[in-house]
Amino acid sequence: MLGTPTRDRVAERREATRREILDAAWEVAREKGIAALTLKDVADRVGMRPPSLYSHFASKNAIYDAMFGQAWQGCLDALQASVADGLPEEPRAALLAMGRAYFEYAVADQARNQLMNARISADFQPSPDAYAPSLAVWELGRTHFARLGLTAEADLDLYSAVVGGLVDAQLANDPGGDRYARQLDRALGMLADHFGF
Amino acid sequence: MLGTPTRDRVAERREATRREILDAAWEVAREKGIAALTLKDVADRVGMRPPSLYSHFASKNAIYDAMFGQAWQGCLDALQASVADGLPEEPRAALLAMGRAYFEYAVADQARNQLMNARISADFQPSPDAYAPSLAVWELGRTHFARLGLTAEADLDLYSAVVGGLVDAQLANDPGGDRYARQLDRALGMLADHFGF
DNA sequence: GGATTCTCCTAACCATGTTAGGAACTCCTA
DNA sequence: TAGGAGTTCCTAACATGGTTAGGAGAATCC
Repeated sequence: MLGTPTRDRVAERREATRREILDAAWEVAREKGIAALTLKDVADRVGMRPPSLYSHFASKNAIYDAMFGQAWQGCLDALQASVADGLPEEPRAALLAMGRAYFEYAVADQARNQLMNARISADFQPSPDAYAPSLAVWELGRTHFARLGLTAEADLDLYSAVVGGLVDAQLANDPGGDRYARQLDRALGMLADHFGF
Repeated sequence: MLGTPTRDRVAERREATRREILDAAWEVAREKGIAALTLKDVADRVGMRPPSLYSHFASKNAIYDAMFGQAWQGCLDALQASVADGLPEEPRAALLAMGRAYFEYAVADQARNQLMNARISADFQPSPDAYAPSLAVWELGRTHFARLGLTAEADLDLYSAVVGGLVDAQLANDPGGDRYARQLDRALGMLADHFGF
């Protein structure tokens, strides 16, 4: 009558612990910088000893990997939300909206952006799984560009490099400020002009 | 009759050894990445044991610091050379020349660029001495912009962020290739248009 | 020639990522 | 409900890498 249980308690607990570890890792990363993240700090925060983390992640890089995936998934979600919100019909406004959405997400969390875009350590390479949402973000950009009539890869390359440059400059030279954020609309307008919008 | 010696052999030897260590450090950095640089690798290359390096540098970060200074000094030299070469009278050409000179220098050596622009490790902060040539590069840019009639800080901010963005994109996504280098002239032209040249 | 300084060495320490092996707990099943 | 399998945590230990302590030998100077 009762049949097989519908819940897998072990898997649920395992998943919850994984999430707890990742949350702790994000906290540490935000406090001390992504590169200064240490297994001891993470373990302390979840009430474990460092080796115990290995029951849940194969290595420190596996933690980075999961964080990398979360970061880009969050970016994808943010961009899709801003698109769903109501993407402007006008090409120029659409270009501005896309750029602003990415910039805001990227600038909101320095540790996250470093993980997403900088090479944290020589030996960390994101896995295909973790890399997938990053590719999806690129695809989203490509799709939107195509909708604006921009089909050359070069156009998206230029656009992404400009926006990325402003993000990096903002985080590196004026974290928490708006020195480069103030140039964002100008840069996007410049690009829109250049694309003929 | 002979008077005091005109050479300080100790200082000369010391200086030569310092240079030897830095050269070795650059080799290692280029081979394994700046972040993977290890005192053992450097020591091996100069025929020493790691602790002996401490007779010449106060710490690993002091080595990074000296390298940081060299990298920016080299950049300053490269830019000044390209200026001395013959800076175009025409504003548009001048803007292009500056951007190209910086881009070329930055893209030529990934390890060097990471050291110059990325935060290598949480605890490394360049000393004022090592930072000086970096400021000088910025000053050079400011001077040239002023000569073109661009006196607002915002203009240089925008320009540097765009060029820096292309450098980072090139090194991160297509090292050794020219995918983003191909967008450089376009970006610079766009900026020139925007500035009204 | 002897005192001083410089340059390198070995030994050791500490932090951090990681592995080995085992104890305790959870959960399933006979 | 007792046993057994799997899970999750622990302690101990190891390797690597930056760093410090202390000393030996060579270079230099008086």
